Amino acid sequence: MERVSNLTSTPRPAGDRPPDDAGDRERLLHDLSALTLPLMWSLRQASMRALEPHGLRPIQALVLASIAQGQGSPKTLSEIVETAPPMMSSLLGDLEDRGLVTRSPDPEDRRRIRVDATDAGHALARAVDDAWLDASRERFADVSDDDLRTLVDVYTTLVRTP
Amino acid sequence: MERVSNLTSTPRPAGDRPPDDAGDRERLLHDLSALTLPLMWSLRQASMRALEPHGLRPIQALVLASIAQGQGSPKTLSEIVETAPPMMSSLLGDLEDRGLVTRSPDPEDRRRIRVDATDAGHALARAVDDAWLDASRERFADVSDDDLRTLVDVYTTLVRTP
DNA sequence: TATTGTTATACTCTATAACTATA
DNA sequence: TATAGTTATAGAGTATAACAATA
Repeated sequence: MERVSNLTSTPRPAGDRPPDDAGDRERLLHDLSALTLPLMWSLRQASMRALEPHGLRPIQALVLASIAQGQGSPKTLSEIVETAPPMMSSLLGDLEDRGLVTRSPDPEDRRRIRVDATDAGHALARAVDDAWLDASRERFADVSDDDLRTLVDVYTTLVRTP
Repeated sequence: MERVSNLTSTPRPAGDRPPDDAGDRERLLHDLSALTLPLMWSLRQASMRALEPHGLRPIQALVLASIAQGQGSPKTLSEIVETAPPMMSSLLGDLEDRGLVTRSPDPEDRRRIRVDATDAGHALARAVDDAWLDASRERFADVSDDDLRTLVDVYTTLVRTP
């Protein structure tokens, strides 16, 4: 269970030109950089597999989760997932058609739309959370508690400052 | 520079129902799970931004990198990026049209195709590596060396065993 | 005039099935 | 017959521009 913890040796990441004369940190960044794209892709594939039984794609799951947590308008949501407003409109239309969210005009500023999760939407968001947690449990089975904590700490700063 | 290192406090990840009665590891997994999907998405967006000047999408960059490292046939490549053979065929066609790779039948088994990177392909792969390394340098600016090493160690095991 | 959101359009990506060629 | 790869087709996802409504 502690297999990958606290190694000080340098693992060979992707097999291309190691910068021999670079500093320690620069070497780490190089290795990390080479691993990040494959990791992103494998995470994407894994998430699509985990979400498919629930009929959601990654971006839909992200949007639904944000709505379930109370994040409101289409504009806010499109900024969160870094996508253009028209796509958010179509995403929300899909979620609304499936009875997962509602759209209603904001009384204070009637240009603005309030988006809320329905009971079914909250239930699906929870189900997706559980499914993804199961996948994570399996994925990180060989990672030590200390390393998990480091990942949580680093990720927290990364998603906060994109 | 050591800002996010070795915290033992529990950061609040996404703001949904913390499992108070769960074990320590289970709580870590929950937090990590809640962060992983947003992280994947933000990595995807960042990679698209970094690759766009080079006219590549993430999957194209992954395939080109694999080819530049000597990974050979369409079948192998489609397994690496977890995609169906027809899509790899179309991807390789695009890369070939742009003069980045060549396709030639394998003399030993003429059903099999050898895919190789051209000089331009190798050059572009290097340029992409550099661009992505720059992005990583910025992204991880606030992460300590120790934490970087942990990330490299964990990622290495994760991409090896999907 | 500026902002929020939607509709319209075209383009790209991806998956499935049918087909060709070699073993 | 089984395998490697391509072509064909259809469907889903995404981006850009034009539009409608409110402030």
